[in-house]
Amino acid sequence: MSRAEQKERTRRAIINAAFSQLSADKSFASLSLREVAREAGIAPTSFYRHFADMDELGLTLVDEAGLMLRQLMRQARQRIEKNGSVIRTSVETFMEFVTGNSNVFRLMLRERSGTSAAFRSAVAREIQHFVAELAEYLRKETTCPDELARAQAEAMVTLVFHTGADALDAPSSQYAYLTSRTITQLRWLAHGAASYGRKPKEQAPL
Amino acid sequence: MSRAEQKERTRRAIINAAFSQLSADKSFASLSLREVAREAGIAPTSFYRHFADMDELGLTLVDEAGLMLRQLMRQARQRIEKNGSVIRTSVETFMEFVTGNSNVFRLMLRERSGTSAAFRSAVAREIQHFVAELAEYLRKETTCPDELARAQAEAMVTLVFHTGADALDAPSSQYAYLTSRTITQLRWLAHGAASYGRKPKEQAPL
DNA sequence: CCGTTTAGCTTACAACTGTTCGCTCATTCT
DNA sequence: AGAATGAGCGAACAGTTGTAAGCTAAACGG
Repeated sequence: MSRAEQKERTRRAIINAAFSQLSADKSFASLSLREVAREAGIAPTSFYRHFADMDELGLTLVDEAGLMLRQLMRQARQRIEKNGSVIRTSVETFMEFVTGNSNVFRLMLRERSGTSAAFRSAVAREIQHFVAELAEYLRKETTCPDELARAQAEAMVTLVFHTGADALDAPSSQYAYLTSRTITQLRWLAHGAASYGRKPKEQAPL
Repeated sequence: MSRAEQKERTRRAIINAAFSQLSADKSFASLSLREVAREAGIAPTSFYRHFADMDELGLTLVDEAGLMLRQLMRQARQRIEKNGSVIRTSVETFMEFVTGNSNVFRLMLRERSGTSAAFRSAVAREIQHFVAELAEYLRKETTCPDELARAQAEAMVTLVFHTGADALDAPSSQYAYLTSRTITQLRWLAHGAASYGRKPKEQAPL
C-alpha cells in the first residue's frame, strides 16, 4: 500500500471516529483528542500528523457536513421534477436527512452558535448556499424583487432548519405533524410575500 | 448578618460569577467549577454547599434567563399600548434585549441545542411561554382558528429568536437592517395566514 | 450559656487533558 | 544501493479538573 494512500486511510479513520462519537449528549467541543485517537486506532501523538489541532479537525467535519447537505439538495431537485410540490418535497427531504443523519445535523446546529467564531462562520456559509439557491428559485418562479426574494428564502430556511432541531428531541410519532406544520408555515410565507409585495400599502394594523 | 442572608449572598455571587464568565467564546459547558468558585471568592469545595453539581447551577441560570425574558415581554406590552404596532414594537424590544444581555441570550440559544436533555427542555419550556402568549394574542385579535394561531406564533417566535442569533455575530451597523427584515417577514406570515386561512383551497403551485 | 448546626476552609487524590521529545522502520527518492 | 522522508509509537510532563475527608469558627436553638 502506498504511503499517501495509507495516510489518507487513517485520516478518514480519525474523521469517522469523530463523527461516530458525536451524539445527543456529546458535542464536538466535548470530544477529546485522546478519545478520538483511541477510537481511530492510533496513538494520541499521531493525531498531529494529520491535523494541527482539534479545531482543524472540526472545520473538516463542518465542511463534510456541508457537502452532505448540498448532495441532499441535488437529490431534492430530482424529486421535485417528479413530484411537483416544491415546498412539500423540500421539507420532506430535509426532515429525512435530519432523522437519518442526526449527528451530522446536530454538528451544524450546535456549531452555528458555538464558541468558535471560525466554526460559526463556516456553518453560516453552508447555510447561505441553501438560502442563495432557494432565493434564485423564488426570483425565477415568482414576481418578487431580488431583495424580497432573499428575505423570503432566509425565513424559509430558518423555519425548516429550526423544525429539524425540534425533531431531534421529538418522538418519531411527531415527525408527520412537524413536517406538515412547517409546510403550512412556508405556504403562509409564500402567499403573504406574494400578495404583500403587490399591494404594500394595505398593512394590517399588526 | 444572619446566616441565611449570608448564604443567599454567596449563592448570588456564584450565579453572578457564572453569568459573567459566559461570553462569545465560553459556553456554560466550558465553565469549570473551580473557575466559577474562584471568581465568586470561595473555595472550590464550598460550591457544594449551594449546588449539588454544575448542572444544578446551569438549570438555575436558565430559570433566571427565562425570568428576564418574561419581564421583557411585560415591558413590551406596555410599549405596545403607547406605540400601536405590535410587530415592530415586539421585534425592537427583543433585539434590544439580545444586544443588551447578549450573554443571557447566548445561554438560552446554546443550551437549546446543548448536550443536556434537562437543559434543552428547560429552555424549550421558556420559549413555549413566549409562543403561548403570542398565540393567545393572535386568537383574540384575528380570526384564526386555535391550531393555526399556534403554528403562526411558533413561526414568528422562531424567526425572531433566530434573527437575534444572527445579530450576535453581526456588526451593530446591521441591527437596523436585521430588525426591519424580520418585521417584513412577520408581516408576510400574518398576512399569509390570514388570507390563506380564509380561502385554503387557492394554493399556489409552490 | 452550652450544645448543635453549618458555611467555608485546607489538604489531598486520582483521573484526565494537550503537547514535547526522541525513537523506529517502512516507503520513497536519487 | 544508499540516503532521506515521514507516519506512528511510548514515555513523560505540566496543567487542570471534580470531589472526598476532616477541621474551624461563627451563628443558631433550647
